[in-house]
Amino acid sequence: MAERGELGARKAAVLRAVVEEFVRSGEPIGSETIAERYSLGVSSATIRNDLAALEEMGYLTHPHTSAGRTPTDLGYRHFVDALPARGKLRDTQRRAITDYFQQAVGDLEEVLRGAAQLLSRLTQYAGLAVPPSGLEERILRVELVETGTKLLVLVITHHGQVLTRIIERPEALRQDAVDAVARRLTEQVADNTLRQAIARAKQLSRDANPAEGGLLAAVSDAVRDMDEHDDAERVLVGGVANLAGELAIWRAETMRRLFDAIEHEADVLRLLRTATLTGEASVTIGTEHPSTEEWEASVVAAPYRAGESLLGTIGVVGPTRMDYQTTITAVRAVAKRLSDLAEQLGG
Amino acid sequence: MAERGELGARKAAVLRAVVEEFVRSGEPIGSETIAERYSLGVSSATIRNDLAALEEMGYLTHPHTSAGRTPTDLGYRHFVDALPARGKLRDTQRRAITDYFQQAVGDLEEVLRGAAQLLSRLTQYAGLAVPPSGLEERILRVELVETGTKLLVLVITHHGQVLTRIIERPEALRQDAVDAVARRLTEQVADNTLRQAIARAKQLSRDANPAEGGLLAAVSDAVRDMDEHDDAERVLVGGVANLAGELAIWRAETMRRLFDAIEHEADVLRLLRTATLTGEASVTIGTEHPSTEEWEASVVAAPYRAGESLLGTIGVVGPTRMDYQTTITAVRAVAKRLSDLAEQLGG
DNA sequence: CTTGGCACTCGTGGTCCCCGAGTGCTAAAA
DNA sequence: TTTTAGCACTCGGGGACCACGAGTGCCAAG
Repeated sequence: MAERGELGARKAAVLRAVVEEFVRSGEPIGSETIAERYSLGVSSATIRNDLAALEEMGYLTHPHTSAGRTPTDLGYRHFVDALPARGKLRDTQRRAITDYFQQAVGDLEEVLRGAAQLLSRLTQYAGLAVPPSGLEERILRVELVETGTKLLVLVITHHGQVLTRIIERPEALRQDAVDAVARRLTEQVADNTLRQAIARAKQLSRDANPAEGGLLAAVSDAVRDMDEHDDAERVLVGGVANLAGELAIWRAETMRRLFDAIEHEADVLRLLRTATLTGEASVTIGTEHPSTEEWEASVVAAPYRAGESLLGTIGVVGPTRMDYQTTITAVRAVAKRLSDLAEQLGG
Repeated sequence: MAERGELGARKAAVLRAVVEEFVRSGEPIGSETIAERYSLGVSSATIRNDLAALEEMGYLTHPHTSAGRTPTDLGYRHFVDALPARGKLRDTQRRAITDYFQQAVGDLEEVLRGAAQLLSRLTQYAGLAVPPSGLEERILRVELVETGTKLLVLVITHHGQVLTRIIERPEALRQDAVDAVARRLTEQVADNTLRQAIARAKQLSRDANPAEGGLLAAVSDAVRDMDEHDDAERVLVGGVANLAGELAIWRAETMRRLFDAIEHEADVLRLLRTATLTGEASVTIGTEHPSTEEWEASVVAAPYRAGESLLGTIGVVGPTRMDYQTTITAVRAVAKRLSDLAEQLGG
């Protein structure tokens, strides 16, 4: 029995043992150790056979002949897939989450930043958060604020995001004229998405008188700019210090790459997106994805949403040798609370 | 001659040589090397004497007997103080700065974040930026925006900062009533600092009718909250990846501490503050400050300002073994451009 | 004060070797 | 067919040893 795919109960138990022990100790695990600590009712010799079989199947490796086994990415994968669907948080963790969301204030971005830090504290890895793509957010209001020789364009969305751009102030217009434009604009684009608003503003600028038309065109440009430097293109990070500790063991170059990726965001984004797409919590392990391969890391991510619409993603980056059970549960829990909050705002 | 403080021309030249070579190579420098590469017109033996003297005076150390010299923090200090006041940027750097500020858009915080990244690119270390303390910023406008079951409080300052809080929406008030409150509030607190605004809002809430009074009290609380979680308590960071590369050589624990400090901000803030206080560019080297001592790093910082008032600080963290000349010049240049920008906004 | 000469120091890197963890295999037992 | 005990074998890690050479400190002469 147990040829492809299905492993048979004991082999599965052995694999789980290797992963658990290795995650705890960081050192290759030998047959002896498993026999002692896990009551599998068989001798170390039997376990040795299983280990050899598991290695054959690609779930484990050997650093060198006379060392114990370590899980491969495939091994982790099997382990993760076999994890019970709903883990339970430790009390302290549960309380930390509740506390945070009870006293969370500030706009969505601030809350997300805090959530990233919360996750890093809960898991001891680095926390990530992707703000909703302003693009698909519905606009609540547009404001034009004069300051010095410039004009501040504020676009406020239903979920409490505030997008800002600075444009030159057209001298031709007096204060009240600018206010009038802002009001008109709000009426026109309220409840549109950013994408729609751009077109709408363009349209308006053609119909208006020259002076106001110029302003409207400028605002429309500013809004398009918000699109391009979309906030969703930014990943909020918390707890990098935790990684630094973990990473100390890793290679310097690996670390550089990882930090680079986190900062330049594009790679990380692509990863977190998968969670947003599926709508479920997702785990990416080491070589499973070209960019995690580069830095030998795993990413656990889950989307948060308001009602039906997926808003963004939060998650955690850590070493492949990660406590997946706890991490997944924590990420799920935080995503849940975020969703609740977003729901309240979006109403 | 040259007993205390003043070193005499050649000793100073030797010290400079050691610092320069060590910064370049990272390896202890011997008398031979200096004699070869710097035309001091004396033999290596003479330089050996100078080195011994400089060590005696505390400017240099010895990793071990048969190794070359490395600068002490005091040595770096002397070197930095002796640096020409105005260095010149390389063309590529100058252009990078000009380019960045030409296409800089978004609110001040976004610009600062970009500036931190710019600095990290220019120097290859990590860039830091402290946003202006909202506390002393003058308020331009207050907005109340309804979203779902909550109310968004926006405070917009003259320099384009947007502070946000979320409060419960009092059911008693209809849309136009909320707008009215916002308008009244703006009239009352415009041009006040945040600090003054808190008191003012409290005052208003006592005089108003019950329903509006409740709202005003809530807003006042929200504003006080902005004070406490003051944005100035946040340090924006860019280019940590660069440090990771540099730091690879350092100890793991050092690194953890450094990242921790950067994230928890308080320490870094205290450092950057000194620059804000003096109004001039400042350099803090290794053990000169309790927190840099911990992580064996140096910080170069300079304030940016609008007219007379100091707004905030930008700077760079790097290893003590840092290219001070270039770094200082770059930080100064960026601070200058930031000041220009802030001036335009603040007008 | 500078210089060449020279003995001395000491960390680095290479080689050798032992130790032990952990394996894989084989042959007997279940 | 699967499990088990026994055992030879492998190989990395760590200690001991050593030779090399960079760089010093000092001295005596210029």
